[in-house]
Amino acid sequence: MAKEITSRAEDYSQWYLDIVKKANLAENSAVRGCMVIKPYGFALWENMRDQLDRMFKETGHVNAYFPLFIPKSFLSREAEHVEGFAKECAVITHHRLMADPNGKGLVVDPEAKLEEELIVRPTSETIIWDTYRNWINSYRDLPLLINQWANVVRWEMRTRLFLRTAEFLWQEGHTAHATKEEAMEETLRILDIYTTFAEEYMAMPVIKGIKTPNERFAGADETFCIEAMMQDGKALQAGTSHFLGQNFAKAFDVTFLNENNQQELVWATSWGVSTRLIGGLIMTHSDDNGLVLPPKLAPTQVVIVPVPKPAGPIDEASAKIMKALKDRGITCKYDMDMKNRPGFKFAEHEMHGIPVRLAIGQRDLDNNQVEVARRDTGEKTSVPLDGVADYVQQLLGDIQNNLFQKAKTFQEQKTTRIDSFNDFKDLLDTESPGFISAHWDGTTETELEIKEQTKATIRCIPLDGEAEEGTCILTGKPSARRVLFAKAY
RNA sequence: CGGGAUGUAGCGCAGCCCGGUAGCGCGCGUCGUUCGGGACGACGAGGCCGCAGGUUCAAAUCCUGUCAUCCCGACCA
Repeated sequence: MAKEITSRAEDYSQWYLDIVKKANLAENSAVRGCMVIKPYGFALWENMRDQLDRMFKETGHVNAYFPLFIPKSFLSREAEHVEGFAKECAVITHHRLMADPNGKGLVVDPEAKLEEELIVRPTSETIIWDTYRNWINSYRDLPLLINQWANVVRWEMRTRLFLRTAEFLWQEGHTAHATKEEAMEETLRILDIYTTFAEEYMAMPVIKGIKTPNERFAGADETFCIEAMMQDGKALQAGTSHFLGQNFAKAFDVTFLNENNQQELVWATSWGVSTRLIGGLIMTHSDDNGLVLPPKLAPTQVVIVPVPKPAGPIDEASAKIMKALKDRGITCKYDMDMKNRPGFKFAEHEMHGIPVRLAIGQRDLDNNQVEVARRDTGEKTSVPLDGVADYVQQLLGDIQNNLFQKAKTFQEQKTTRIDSFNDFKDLLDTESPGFISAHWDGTTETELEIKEQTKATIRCIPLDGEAEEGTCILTGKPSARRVLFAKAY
């Protein structure tokens, strides 16, 4: 068998790149740091997007669209925010090109310099809050619950397909509330939506937590996150939900008149998940044979491979199965390809992570059955033709659960409680350190010192962590609870 | 922005030292034999050798410049 994918043991990051490429998810483009999301990868993103979109709408949010370009001056309105993003902005300085007077090609027309430069949005808080000022007058205008699906640009130095690209797709929610309590509730409601989505759809277990001040979103009072553990023992921030306090309301002068006819500043949240989730999905479930997709998000849930190739009786039997599957809301593809042999197709569909494969040949027809193979475990069984749709429906559910359970067990195994800094360093020196649950004295100074020495960062202060007296792993100072450290993507 | 490397067919590479017909594997096309775990044979298509100068009768090959990409170090969902 031709090995087309580098094994994880051999080279994990090459394995990741092989999966992205061989599963037809995305490729690098002519533009440095920017990727082309291919139809199969985009179909996956669409499924993720549709589920999230539904969940946002069920909780009262509506979609809108704000401009790609943001006046440079907007960014500087909120002090923390500028500092966070200024270093990675694409800037538009001119609006016209002209023929190069010295030769061939085009040059920027120096006459066409913009009065005020525009930046390509790295996130949209500023333009949105500038707009909200006009939309919000009274407490009756609140809460304002808006989401947008958009692309954003952050000029990253080192990029990796899906995990970190200069341009990426995401959703960003921006809400305005009358009270601090409401805004905080919203922040946590969204964190729960993200958690539900990650665990029930992506089958990717996550830890809900609060970011330390050092890791907080630029401009937020508090950042909540979900953190996932990848197969190589590194953590991935999978989603963030920010309680913005009144910072943007102050910066953009967004006030409302309350029931007592008094002016008050609005309370805000913002939250987002991006195409980075696809990277997380890959690194949670996939194996050395290729992509593994959870049934709830797979663009194609079932593929039928005719053996040896499409032909009358096999086509007929397959058509019946497909009909029965479609009646149950299961997406199914019949492999009509005449060129490749069954063995090749098996490998190919495994590479693409299709959860269930059915194979039908004359041998099966003679026995009135069909071969069913599941992607997650590789197991194959023969099932009577009659009951195959019901069997597959149940199997898809089993696969979804199995993927989650397997990932959950892995995450638990990869979480270590540590109480001495030597053990801490030793574990971080290993190939696959995972999450380390340890005490921290709560200071940024200590956090940075630990990062300096070990490259590990505090991923979050887990929300469900119990209070526990202890002493800081580095300084020995008192600590009230454990936090999660890890090396991160 | 510092250090290292590479640009030759769609992809992966050889050829460069020692200048002289543009080569291999994969992929692609046609035909045939195959087909229950990545098939094989025959024939075929496909290249301003990154770009610009220079040396030479002659440059993928030598020299100069330039551009681009990749890898390693400081930021980040």
